[in-house]
Amino acid sequence: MLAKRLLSFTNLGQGVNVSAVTSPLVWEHVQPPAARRLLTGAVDAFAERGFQATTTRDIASRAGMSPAALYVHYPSKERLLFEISLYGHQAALEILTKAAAGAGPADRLQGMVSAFTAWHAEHHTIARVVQYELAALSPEHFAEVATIRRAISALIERVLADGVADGSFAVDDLHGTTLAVLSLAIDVARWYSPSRQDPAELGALYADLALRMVQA
Amino acid sequence: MLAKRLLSFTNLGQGVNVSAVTSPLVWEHVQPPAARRLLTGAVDAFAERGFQATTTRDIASRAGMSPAALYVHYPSKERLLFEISLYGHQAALEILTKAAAGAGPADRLQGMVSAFTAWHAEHHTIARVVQYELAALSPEHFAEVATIRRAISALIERVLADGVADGSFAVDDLHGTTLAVLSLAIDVARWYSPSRQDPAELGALYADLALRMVQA
DNA sequence: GTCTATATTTCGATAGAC
DNA sequence: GTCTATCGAAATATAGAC
Repeated sequence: MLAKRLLSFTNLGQGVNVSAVTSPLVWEHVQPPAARRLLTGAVDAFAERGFQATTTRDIASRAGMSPAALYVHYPSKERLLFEISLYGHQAALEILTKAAAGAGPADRLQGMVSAFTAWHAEHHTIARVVQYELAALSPEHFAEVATIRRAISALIERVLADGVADGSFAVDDLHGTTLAVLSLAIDVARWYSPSRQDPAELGALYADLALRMVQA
Repeated sequence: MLAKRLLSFTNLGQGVNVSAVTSPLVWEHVQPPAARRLLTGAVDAFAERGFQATTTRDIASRAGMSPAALYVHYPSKERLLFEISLYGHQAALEILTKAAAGAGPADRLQGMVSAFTAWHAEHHTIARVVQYELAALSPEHFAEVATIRRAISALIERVLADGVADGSFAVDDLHGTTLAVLSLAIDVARWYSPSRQDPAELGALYADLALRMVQA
């Protein structure tokens, strides 16, 4: 009954686990190793089944530990979610900020959408937790990641506004178009599976589509 | 801890309930009224908290009944989800099929994207269950809705292919662009709140964006 | 820091009266 | 067809030994 999450719109298999095990390299800053194993196990479990359907026993088991050992490193299941969500949001913002440093609005938008999209594909397990488990955060923890979300949204809206100002973009509804560009990249976390497409290729496709959406 | 679901990318309030109570008119075919009250209660609960976080007590309470009364009308919580998911998929396919009967590819795509997007906004509670609770279905029930999902995907891919064939569209990656157009509309279910935008206006905006994405 | 064992709560689903 | 009462399972988290 606890089937795995959907992998594509038409779905390529409810029972197929295409979620690669989260690379430990991404979480090198988490110490000690036992805490890191729990965290990467939680990422995989949350991405596969969702936060509510994931048990602490499942997370501990993926880390090769007993259920009780989890509480030595994290005070609760929600705290584990928060650590993942916070780091994921910070990483996504950092990727986008770096890509925002381009020449003209078109170049910047191209770089931002391709990087943001590729991140959602490359780190689709983290991205799923980031984008779809916000409601499971405590109000205080949610408020913290919401700040980062506003910064991400503002970066996209800024480049579109700049493009309109210098005449390279033609956008009627600035806020609506910003949301649409974000949507396109975010929804990748819902359907992406590593076997389908290379993250960089997908990023290039989506950057092209975003440019078409806004270009004069 | 059981906070409500995200409403927009930057989120306008984890604790704010913008989910309008599901209109009973949509479920007129469900009889008797007690079964319908349970079903609409389940739609609202699943959309707000997700399937796993929703208790049968919550659903029964929304229908003004005791927990046990639910099982007179539905054999399990999963069956309730399946009824919602099946009807929602059928309704979305029907909307899209009607809109697919246009003149040229451009007109057809415009009509399909605006209708499909507006449906996801207008019925965003049902759409959330349809798009984000697939993994909670039994394998048999999932297979049934997956058939409908493939039909929906095929309708979009068809109009894009027709547009490429007659020269009105310029699309490099047919499958990838189909997925992107679907993504745009589906992600509406994640962030939409009735106070933000009129469904018809949003549909018009997204139809314009989709046309820009594919036009020669 | 990890284990076994368990306290405590809550859930999906059922029994049986009316 | 709805109720009260409850069963049995499973969950989060804790206690205490090592």
